[in-house]
Amino acid sequence: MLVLPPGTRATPQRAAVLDAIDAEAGAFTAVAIYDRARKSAPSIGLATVYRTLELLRAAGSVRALAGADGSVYVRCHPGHHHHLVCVTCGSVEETELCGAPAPAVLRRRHGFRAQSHELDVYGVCARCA
Amino acid sequence: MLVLPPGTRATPQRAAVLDAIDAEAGAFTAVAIYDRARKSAPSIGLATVYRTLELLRAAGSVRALAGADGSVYVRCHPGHHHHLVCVTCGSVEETELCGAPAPAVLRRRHGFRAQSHELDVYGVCARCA
DNA sequence: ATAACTGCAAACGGTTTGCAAGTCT
DNA sequence: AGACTTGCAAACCGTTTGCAGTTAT
Repeated sequence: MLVLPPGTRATPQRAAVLDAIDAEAGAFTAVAIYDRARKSAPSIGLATVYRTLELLRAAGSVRALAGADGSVYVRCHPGHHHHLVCVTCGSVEETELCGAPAPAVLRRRHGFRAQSHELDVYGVCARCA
Repeated sequence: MLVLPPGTRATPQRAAVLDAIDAEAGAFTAVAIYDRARKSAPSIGLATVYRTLELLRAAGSVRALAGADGSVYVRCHPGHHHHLVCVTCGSVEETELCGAPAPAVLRRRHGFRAQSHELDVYGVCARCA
């Protein structure tokens, strides 16, 4: 169950967006959320969907999928994780598996002070295989 | 030195784009290449820059940076590697270090058949630190 | 000769913004 | 009451495309 960040107001439109995201299986687009949210909030505008997505993104509940053209979003559960993107059905799974280069190694080898990283794996999910 | 993929024609405009990319330190935008290329090919159009970038991208010589909004490109040298993106100066370094989850583990743990992955590390480069 | 390539300008898709009206607290 | 939120429409930005003319091979 997705919730709004603290300090923001509860409105029917935002509730509709949260419900729509909850109803999505894996990756989704802003327009898909818009279409779904319109069923419970018929007058909602696309701009409100984007504004709510930005709210959730800032709170870490949602992320724009790296590698895509920026138009695909995924729900993010708390904690460090990466995404397994199915190239067949488009579903997205989270995995806690992560083997990104250790900061210490990057530091020694490249003098680079790592702060964060993004990792997405593309392949075929269990259901599609 | 960047080269055109085989089967494509050599034109002054494309040469200008290749030179412009060679002259870039790290990450760059299409417009940055456009501006630089115009010095040697003043009549070049932005569309030609995009068409040449697409040519190079298909050949694996260039990649759109994951995580960015799709408007930032980096040169890619052959072979498997990832990018170290400096959040201070925007420079991009390649590293052969890679610890993405092993396909066998993903298969066992998630039933997911991994094909490829993208990994970008964000932090502060040696020069900026 | 002819297929590939170019510049231009218009179209595109996703996203953001200004604003006046409406609504949560 | 007052700040926050909304819908609308227009603006925006990076990118792509159709087309008529040009050029590399």
